[in-house]
Amino acid sequence: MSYKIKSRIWIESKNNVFLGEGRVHLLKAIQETGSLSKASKSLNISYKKAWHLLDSVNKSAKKPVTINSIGGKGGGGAEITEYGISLISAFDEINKSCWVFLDEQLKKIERI
Amino acid sequence: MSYKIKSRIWIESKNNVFLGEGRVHLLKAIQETGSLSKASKSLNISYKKAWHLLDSVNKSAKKPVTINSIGGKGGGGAEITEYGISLISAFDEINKSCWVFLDEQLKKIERI
DNA sequence: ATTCGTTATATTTGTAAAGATATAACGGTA
DNA sequence: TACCGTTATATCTTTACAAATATAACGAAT
Repeated sequence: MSYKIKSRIWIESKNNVFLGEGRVHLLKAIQETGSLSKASKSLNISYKKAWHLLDSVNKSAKKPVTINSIGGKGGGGAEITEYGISLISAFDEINKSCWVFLDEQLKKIERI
Repeated sequence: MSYKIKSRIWIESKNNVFLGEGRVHLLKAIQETGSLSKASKSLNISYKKAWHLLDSVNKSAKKPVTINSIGGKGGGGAEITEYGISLISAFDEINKSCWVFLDEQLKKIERI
């Protein structure tokens, strides 16, 4: 039976979590559904939790990651900015390359 | 204000956690104190939690990581094996190299 | 035989995170 | 104006996990 190495990475800004796997999942779901409430349903998390996650992302970000609108056609919605799209793909890249890196490093354990 | 990238790595065996930062901290404390109860006190965690952590390590490991003795001189104690010492240093190496790797990767976010 | 400080384990208690619920505000549309 | 589905927010409830507590078993030393 061989070992598996797992990881969890996140980015902090001023001691607050800015981006992590959960937040990136949420951003992707917003991108697909066009609204925070639909995104929360698709991820099976409460709206409240989703809202807090998104709020923390936008508060830590240097530029807006989503544009949220209240009222109007369809009641409103949330839209990912270009900046947000870039963040998602950069985070995914880092995460995937980290997995590759760690799989290689795991050999240090396996050869003991 | 710049970003910090953080990580948490762990090694699983058969869907159980084998080694992680908490478990490695515990092993180091056992190495220093010679007993599980003293180690748990030095880490400010309950004996119960420490015992479960150590138990999971030894159950997942291919060879014993500690030798635990009940009763006898001083009431007993726990001792790290040579194999355990090797695991600790290998894990630390992987963890540190992961930090270096991720700090470099963070530039992908910062230059957006 | 008694004492000692452990390991080992079960049971109870406390607490912080998650979830559920409720409601206000909003701004297009009809 | 009334309606709609959304964002935004507060408050209450639940629940999972951590912590505290209690106790048995152990074996060397005295």
